[in-house]
Amino acid sequence: MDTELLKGTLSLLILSLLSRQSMYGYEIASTVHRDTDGTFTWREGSLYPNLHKLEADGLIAGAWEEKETGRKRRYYRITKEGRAALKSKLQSWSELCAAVNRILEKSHGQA
Amino acid sequence: MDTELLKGTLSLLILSLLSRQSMYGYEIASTVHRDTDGTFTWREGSLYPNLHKLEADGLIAGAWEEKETGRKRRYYRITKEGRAALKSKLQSWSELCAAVNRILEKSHGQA
DNA sequence: GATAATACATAGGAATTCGATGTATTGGAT
DNA sequence: ATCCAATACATCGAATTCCTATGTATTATC
Repeated sequence: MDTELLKGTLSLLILSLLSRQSMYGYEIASTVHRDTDGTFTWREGSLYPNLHKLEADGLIAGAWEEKETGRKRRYYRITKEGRAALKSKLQSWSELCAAVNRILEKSHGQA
Repeated sequence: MDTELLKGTLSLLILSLLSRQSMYGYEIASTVHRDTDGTFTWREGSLYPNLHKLEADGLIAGAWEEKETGRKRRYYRITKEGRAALKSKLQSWSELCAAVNRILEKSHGQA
């Protein structure tokens, strides 16, 4: 399996969020923070380099947009390659969960 | 939450296995490999340094045992501190799963 | 007797994430 | 009107984790 996933929930969640709608960096971070009740609190030092890497890999595409207010944001959308990568990462994630839980269940009574 | 867990399923699973019975390194690796149908294939370069670290942190304790055959193995048992750490890691793991799945469900139909 | 499997170990490197720091704009409070 | 918090982007260096490669030695199998 893709061992990258052992650490890489960040890419998985970014791709998952963008598969629904385009978002900009700060929005992604605050959405994840809110929706997980603070379980995930990505710092800028984690988020932006990861976005740049995903873009360099062609999984997402960014474009600057200037609102009427003057605030500039970089909106990201998922690419075709990104959707394929997401599908594969979803598969890896569920395999990882299943494997871990299988071990845990054998040792304890719970999942 | 303990962000270490994003990557650290290794320590979690080692502690979980040892909470049932004492085991030696090679046995841990092959057990996990077998029980997860090959999803996890830890290499020596991952396993042994991790065992050493867990021992240095006082979460497990190792002792050499020489079988009648002459083969020497280092058996590890979980310590009291190890059990406390395991409890905390189990909690973190279930939080992580819940948080990830909550995001995934919002974006797709599945978990 | 040779080879594969068992059983341990470490060194070096690749990849990921965090902490710290920096710049600039916008909105609200005093 | 001015200050401060929040927004919005960015990068550098450090810490951590894990893998590849390599090494040693013993036991079992052919």
